[in-house]
Amino acid sequence: MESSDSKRFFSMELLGWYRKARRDLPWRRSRDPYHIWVSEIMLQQTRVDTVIPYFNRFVDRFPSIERLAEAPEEDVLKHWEGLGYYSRARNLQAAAREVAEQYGGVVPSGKKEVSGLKGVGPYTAGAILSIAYNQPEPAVDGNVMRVLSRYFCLEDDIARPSTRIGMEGLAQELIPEGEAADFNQALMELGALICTPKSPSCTECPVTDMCLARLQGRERELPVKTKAKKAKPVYRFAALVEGTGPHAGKVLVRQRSETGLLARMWELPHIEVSDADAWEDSSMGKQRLETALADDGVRIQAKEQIIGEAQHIFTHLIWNIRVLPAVAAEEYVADRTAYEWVGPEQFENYAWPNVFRKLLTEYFIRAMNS
DNA sequence: AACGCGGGGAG
DNA sequence: CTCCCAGCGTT
Repeated sequence: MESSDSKRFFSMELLGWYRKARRDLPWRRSRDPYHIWVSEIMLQQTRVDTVIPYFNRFVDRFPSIERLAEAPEEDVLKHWEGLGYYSRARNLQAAAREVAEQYGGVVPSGKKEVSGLKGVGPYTAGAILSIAYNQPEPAVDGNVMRVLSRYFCLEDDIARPSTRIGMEGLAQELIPEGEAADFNQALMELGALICTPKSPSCTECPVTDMCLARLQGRERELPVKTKAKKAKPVYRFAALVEGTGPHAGKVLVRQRSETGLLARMWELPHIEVSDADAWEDSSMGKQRLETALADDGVRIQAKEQIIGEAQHIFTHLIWNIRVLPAVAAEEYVADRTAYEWVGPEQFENYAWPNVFRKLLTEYFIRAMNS
């Protein structure tokens, strides 16, 4: 069998399958390039089911590029809360401002222009150009690499950038004339619904008859991907500083730095200790917390008692956090803008990483019941 | 090329 | 537990 026949079969069968099997997703209800763009950013490393409610809230609150461009950055971040990879939100708004100023508020349809937008890489550029503008550009993500690896029995390591480059060439060849939008989505839809990572549903697959991996019984061995290394545990103490007087019923929180991990999100003030042994010593935690906050101009008195514990898991890091109670000293000042008092009424106005949302919610509920 | 960056669902 | 998801930016 000629390879070109195999390719034609793949493209035609896949497209036919997609016309019937495509899911009704919010961003498929129009070809509004802005909606396509927002959805593609949200879908980076994030499942469809997770994205749907975020997408609906986001386009409801920011219905146009202009409205997104003019919104307060805090507001954008708030609508991203819980979705992860927060630089996506910051980059999306920066890019929206660029589109508003440079391109008259219209998502550009040129490859160079789209690729130049912040947060838009090779995959997202291809997705926007093909889905919104039906241009024959490949959009190669994890789904596509898995599908192509299996169908063509390709053993290249998909963790390597060079493999993605090669797949882009192949994926572009496969696009039927004038069908870029549906075909690219069909490829990803197959990867998401049928050609899944662990146990592909080959009996329901429209291209199973010519899938080389399937014919060799090797579909579960592909794609080849080198492993990432294990996440490293770190240990931290957080202070739950209860306010008094004008701050009664409130808790002291602070905003994280402009860049890096969880940029600009809010947290309980906390410090990192050297290892698991140090984490067992809450009297040291108390001392370290008081000293560290004093360095920030915040005078507090902590206790050794542990009133909360939580874990936050990142790809590369695991935070283990123990919470110690504290009160602000008489001469508490802290004119640092990073620190604020927050009560249950203001809680939802701040963007929290899940771990601090959990700890604070627990605290406020306990406080309310006592 | 390697690493940092979140959170959640599936097996 | 592990894997991995409609990846990108930085170094």
